[in-house]
Amino acid sequence: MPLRLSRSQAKARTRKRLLTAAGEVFAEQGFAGASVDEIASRAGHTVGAVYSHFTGKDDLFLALFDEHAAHPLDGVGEIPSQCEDDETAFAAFGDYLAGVADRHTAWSTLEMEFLRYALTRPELLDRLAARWWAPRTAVARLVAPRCAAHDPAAVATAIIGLFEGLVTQRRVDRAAVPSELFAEALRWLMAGLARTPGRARADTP
Amino acid sequence: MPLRLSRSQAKARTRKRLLTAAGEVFAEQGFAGASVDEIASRAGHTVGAVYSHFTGKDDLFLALFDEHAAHPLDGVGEIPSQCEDDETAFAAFGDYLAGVADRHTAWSTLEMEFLRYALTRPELLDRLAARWWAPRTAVARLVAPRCAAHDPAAVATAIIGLFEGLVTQRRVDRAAVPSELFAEALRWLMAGLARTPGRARADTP
DNA sequence: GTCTATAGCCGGATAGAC
DNA sequence: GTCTATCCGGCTATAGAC
Repeated sequence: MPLRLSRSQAKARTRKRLLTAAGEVFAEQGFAGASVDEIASRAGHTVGAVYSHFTGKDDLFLALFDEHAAHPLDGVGEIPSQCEDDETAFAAFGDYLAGVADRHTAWSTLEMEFLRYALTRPELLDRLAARWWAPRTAVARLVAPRCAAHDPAAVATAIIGLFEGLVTQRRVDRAAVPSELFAEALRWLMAGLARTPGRARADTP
Repeated sequence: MPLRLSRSQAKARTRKRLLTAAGEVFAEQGFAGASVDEIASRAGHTVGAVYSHFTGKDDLFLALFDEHAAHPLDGVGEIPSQCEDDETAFAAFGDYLAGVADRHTAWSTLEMEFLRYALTRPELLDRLAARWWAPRTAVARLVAPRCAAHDPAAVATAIIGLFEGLVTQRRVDRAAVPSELFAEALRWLMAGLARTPGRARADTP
């Protein structure tokens, strides 16, 4: 491979740097609070570079929206392959949540900003909803064997909600949400599934 | 009581209207996106009124922070008094969460904005953390009898996290989070408490 | 494709009339 | 105490050099 980058490689690299910087600044300052100039300079460029890659601030934000990294819980399906036993698998899952929690902070902040932006643009809400299906599906697949009569998708939604809700509280008060609580709360939820009657189904005799 | 308002009453009324309008606009647009002019006109006034009551935009935001309405879950302690049985009490709690969920949207959005604002001002984070203790305590008191060996405060944290996380997901995708899920997930969590060993305590033989 | 310089606008804050 | 008019700084976006 060449030591010097080709034109298209250099261009792609600049674009990537701009998007990365944009993700940081939008997460820290919000869409309205972020300035194109700060994004550019944090990427090691000037505004001109931004406007050569994107038509404006909105376009940059939308591009970031589209290319935003996947949810940390998307890859959760690979956990149980490492251990056969269900109990240890869920313990591993709980530890995984606790480990991801703090790193997850930036992701969730930016996603909150996407949410605000999308709230006044219904067609974007749909795209956000579509993106949020991936982690739900991954978690649902993981927990399906232990969902008893319950809908795995509903259980996954609850787990993700619990996770995100704990992450938010932890940002405000680390002491109130010790990292062990992620695994502990998950255990409570999973243990309760077996003890609880499933939904009544119309097609069940 | 007089038909005409006294000077101080009129002043207080103006202040209240400004704060209410500020709450709406800050929630919709974020701190940076909100304009003082829009806040004033939505309150039926002009910028002059704002600067006679507050020293600036920041001061207005901080005043709103201090006087922000209590968390909907603060008053949750009054629920069980209406029914003796534990099961029906928690069913009532679940229904309460579902009922509050959609109305809660504006509250949680504004609180998210407080969070962002506070993230770069550590002393504010403490005040936010202090405010979030009230609902935790109220919920902890309610669920304490059913927490088995677990810390009621931790259980309350999990319940509130679950609630907030579901509310957020519901804003993006109502179909993914049907209102029954609030009560259902709560039931899973509570049922799991009894089935799960409590924390090892150093002072327990 | 990227930089520099600048146009043009918007919004926070102030001054003075009432 | 509130309104109107205005100043001023910062920001988006564009034009033109390289």
